Amino acid sequence: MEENKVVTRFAPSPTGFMHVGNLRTALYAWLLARKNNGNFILRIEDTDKEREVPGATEHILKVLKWVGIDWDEGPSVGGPHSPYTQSERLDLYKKYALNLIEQGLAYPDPYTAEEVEQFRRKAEQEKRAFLYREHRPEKFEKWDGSKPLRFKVPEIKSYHWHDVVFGDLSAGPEALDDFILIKSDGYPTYNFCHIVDDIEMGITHVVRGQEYISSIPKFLSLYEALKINPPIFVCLPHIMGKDGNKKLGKRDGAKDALEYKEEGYISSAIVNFLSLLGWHPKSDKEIFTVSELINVFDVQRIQKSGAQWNDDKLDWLNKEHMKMLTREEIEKNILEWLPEELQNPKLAPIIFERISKWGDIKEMVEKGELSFFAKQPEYDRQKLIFKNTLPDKIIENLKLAMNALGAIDENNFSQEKIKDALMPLADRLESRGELLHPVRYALSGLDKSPDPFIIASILGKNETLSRLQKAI
RNA sequence: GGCCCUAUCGUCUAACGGUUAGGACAUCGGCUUUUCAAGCCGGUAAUCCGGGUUCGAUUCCCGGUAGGGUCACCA
Repeated sequence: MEENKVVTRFAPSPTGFMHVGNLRTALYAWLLARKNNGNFILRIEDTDKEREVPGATEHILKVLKWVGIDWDEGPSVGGPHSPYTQSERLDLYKKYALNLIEQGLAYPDPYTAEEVEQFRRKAEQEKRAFLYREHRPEKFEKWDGSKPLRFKVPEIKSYHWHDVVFGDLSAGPEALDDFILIKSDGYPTYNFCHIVDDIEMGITHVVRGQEYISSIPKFLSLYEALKINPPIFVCLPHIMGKDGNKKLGKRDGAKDALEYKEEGYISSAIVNFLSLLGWHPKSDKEIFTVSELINVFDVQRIQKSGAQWNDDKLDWLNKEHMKMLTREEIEKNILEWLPEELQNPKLAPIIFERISKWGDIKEMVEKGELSFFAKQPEYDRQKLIFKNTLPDKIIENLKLAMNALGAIDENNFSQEKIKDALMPLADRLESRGELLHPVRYALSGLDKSPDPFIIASILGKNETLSRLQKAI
């Protein structure tokens, strides 16, 4: 491997579905790697066997594939640091643990879980932060694997370090503690094994959420014990929920990333939106394709404060990405979301104007906003009347419209021709609505609908005349 | 409670000591118009508070306030 090559990773736990917060972390790590022609590694951190959810790993891979985040090393592609699933790397962690024991920097926890819990409660009562090391045994027993193995903090001191996003950070000795390296079930803790793996895999930039900032002194003390230089830290601000100022988590309604797929969002729009949630390019440009994003992405411009999720902006961005599709692609997508009886490509333009994501089509269909294209609508005859126009006048206008439309060649019944036929008639009236409204309503049966010209052109000459006749 | 982080329009953000504090979403108004949608044009709207430093602070420092994170045999 070349010197100085950027290597980042995304290291999710298969403990549930992957939500958009996780996805943004993955995205930033990936953008950082791609921007620098580096490597992006996917690593599955499945050391919590209690909380592991079957199928979660597959789900994570599916989300990443959907948005186009590819990995150079990891599950299903392999790589020089194989395997990429932590439960298959237990020997490695043990090797590191033994090394620490030899140095006198790791020891078995002699207390029962209940005893430790008591220490914790006492600290809480005294309104102090709980520190296990205050109860550290004077003499270390030999570790036989039945007890948790703890790290002995080599030196209780303050730490100062640099974070790419948050700048210079520091924490006092209270942040340091004898954390658990290996649990009594034999699996390592995150605090331990992520560091081992990051070292082994040559990770240069660790990108993760800012909730880890308070743990970094612990990591630093472990790096010191291991005599390894820590990587570059890149902590990301939280994504906040839409209603409160709470960190966006599963409990506060953070959605499964795949739900956005099901709702008909375009993956590049999700990527674009997520990229802007806590990061901003130098220019005022906001609409980016994924490859443009790789070009302009810059970790230095990541925000410090948390950003609130905003569905309106996501929808707007999604629409902008939809507009980048070709006419054929748009038509194809729309037809996919349309039921059998509405499979008509001519509907595409009027639908496209009215949606910001494909899933909106489903809503339009459910609300009956399109059903008049499939069958003659039932409607309230009173509503044919435009404002205070007399009913006789309406009938007369409808007849005029019928005559004008009847004169158009059936094979040439286009929107333009229809407009050319009706507009001169409408212009002669006091208000165009006296003619256009009853025509539109006769064709659609809806208070709100597309204009009568396009409706008529889609319905065709025969159906149009028949509906006008019925109205009369 | 200890420790840590953050603070510009409702929201996402620009500004890296000197700007009429800019852009985007949302909102409001106008144009267009037969209704809706789309489109175009325009408006309202922000530097949390108090001290310093400075000729000059959104910007630097200190204090307050508010919000967030963390204090697991979870990651």
